Amino acid sequence: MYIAVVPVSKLDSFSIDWWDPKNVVKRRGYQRKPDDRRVKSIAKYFEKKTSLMPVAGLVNVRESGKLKYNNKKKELVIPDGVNIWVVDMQHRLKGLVKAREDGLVKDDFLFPVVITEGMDQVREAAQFYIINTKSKKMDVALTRRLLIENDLIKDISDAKPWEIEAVQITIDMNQSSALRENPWHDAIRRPNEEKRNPHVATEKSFVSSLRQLLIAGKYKQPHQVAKRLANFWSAIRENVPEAFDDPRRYMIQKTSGMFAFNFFIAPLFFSKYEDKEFAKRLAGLKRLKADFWKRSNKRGARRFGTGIGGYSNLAQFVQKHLG
DNA sequence: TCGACATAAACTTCAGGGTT
DNA sequence: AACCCTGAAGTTTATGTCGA
Repeated sequence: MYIAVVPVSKLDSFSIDWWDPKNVVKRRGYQRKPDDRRVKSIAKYFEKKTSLMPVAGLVNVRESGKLKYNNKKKELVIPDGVNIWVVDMQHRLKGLVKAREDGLVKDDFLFPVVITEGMDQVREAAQFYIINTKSKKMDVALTRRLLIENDLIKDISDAKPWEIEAVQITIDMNQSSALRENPWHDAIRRPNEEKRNPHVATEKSFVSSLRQLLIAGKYKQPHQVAKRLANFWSAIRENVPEAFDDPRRYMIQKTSGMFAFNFFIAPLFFSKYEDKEFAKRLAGLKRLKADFWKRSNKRGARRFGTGIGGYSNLAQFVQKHLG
């Protein structure tokens, strides 16, 4: 097994063992046809001059004994006519080749590869299978947060604009000393943070519960929104204080309540009412009583189930009671 | 192509029973 | 009683599907 860097200009000649459904007679490949959109987006990634592609691809030379290492030149020589099969990196490879065609990277741009020798097609396919089933998406919430805090968010290609604000609002709710009286203060577990007793929600879910509120792009100042949201939740607590005393036993600070209020009710309240009206407008919660929110009460908030549909129904039910 | 919703998978909490 | 184990039930997150 070798590890090497290959200049883009040489990548063209690598072979990919495609699956061709029309040609069942010929020996069948195991790779899907590349997804053009992915190829394009990888090529586009190189529009930024600082872009790197540091994760090695995997290729295999099926014949044994063809590879020669030239110690003097420090080069691995693969003779003409020997196929280099791409096992895992076809999209990155195609993307990089396209980037070169588009003039985004120079010919000597280096791409790291791991080269194995002597695996036959089936073992190669098995390797492909392992790579693509065993790997799991990692949770990148921590990284995202670090970048947002340092204003590097523009570097993240897939971050939605509202998420940036949502994270800032969540941080305020959780940590700002000015908002320390709101029910979520110190109750949100930050990414990678050790779980502590006061934690009743994660940053991840709190952030996504703010989507509806922020998606229209109406509210531009995260600190302002955080302040209103803190007032909103304090007003909720004024009306059903028991449900907040022991948050683990009630649904109001669990995903159900969090989504019902943040996702569905807050957007309405924010556009219709002033902060100081919140408590009055939420007075209907008194009628529902804390018991409605008890986890152990199957007839209460629980009956609406989970998932965004359930939370929506719960929110509608609550709103009816608000009158 | 996107959001809404459903479902699956992953993870957490709880309850009951046995053991020390 | 305190502890531990285990399976079940409940909660949250990830993924898939469908229709607008």
